[in-house]
Amino acid sequence: MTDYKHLSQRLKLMAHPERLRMLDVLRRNPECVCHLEALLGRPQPYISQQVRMLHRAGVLKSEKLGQNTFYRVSDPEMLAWLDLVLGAVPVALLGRHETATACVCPQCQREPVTLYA
Amino acid sequence: MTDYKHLSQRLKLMAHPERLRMLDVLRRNPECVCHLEALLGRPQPYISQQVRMLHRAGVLKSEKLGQNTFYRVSDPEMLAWLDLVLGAVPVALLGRHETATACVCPQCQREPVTLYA
DNA sequence: CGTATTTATGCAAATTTTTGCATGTAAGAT
DNA sequence: ATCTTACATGCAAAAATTTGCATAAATACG
Repeated sequence: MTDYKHLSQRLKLMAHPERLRMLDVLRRNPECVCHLEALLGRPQPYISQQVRMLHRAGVLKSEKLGQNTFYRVSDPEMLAWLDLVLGAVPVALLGRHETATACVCPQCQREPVTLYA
Repeated sequence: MTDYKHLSQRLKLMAHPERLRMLDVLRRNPECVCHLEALLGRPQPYISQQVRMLHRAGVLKSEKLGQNTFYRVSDPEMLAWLDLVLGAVPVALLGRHETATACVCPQCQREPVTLYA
């Protein structure tokens, strides 16, 4: 018995242009909210809300580093869906569990941080 | 450059419990509207509307047989997505391009029809 | 032709989602 | 302790989607 309602709820998380873009970023590297703010060009509360939806649904996991909270896609099912829909991430670019990208947002101009070393 | 807006629009078609259920039926066998009405337990105009959305988006193709219109999932991308999300259809059950199921709805009590022979 | 059967369409009400923004909070820096 | 910095939360307005239903259109059939 397939649970269509449950599946559709999870699919809806992905079926949103900004969240899809966010997931595409977060499946590559863990990023903090201010990065996402800069990368997606949206105000911080907006980013936090979308992140929260995904986090509460178990799609994202968070890791606090200094004053920043880094999020990444942790759900294997969602990762598989993203691979099919967006194309698999080239191994060379797969920074998951490795390092966060350098800080590109105007707020925090500092060095790249190593995560999950 | 990934077209997130376009992808999310297509994903939304699937991210709806009734449409997902409908797609799960129509990826196996072509079915007419009155079958779907019986299988999903929803009024005919409701079914027709959802079918129309999917048809206009190029996800379904239609084939008229007698007084019935049979719909099936024709879009390869959508079929691949459905395989991942719902699990692949066992080869034994893969009636696509083969035959329609016997008529199970109260309205039309008649024989199974061969399609795409 | 007239009638029945099957499917399509139009439209408004109801519901859900999205978005913007004001404000709250926690933790580190000075 | 106070002040930033980074992020979270609450809530209501706006927008999009869903749903129900009345009715229309199309086609087969007698």
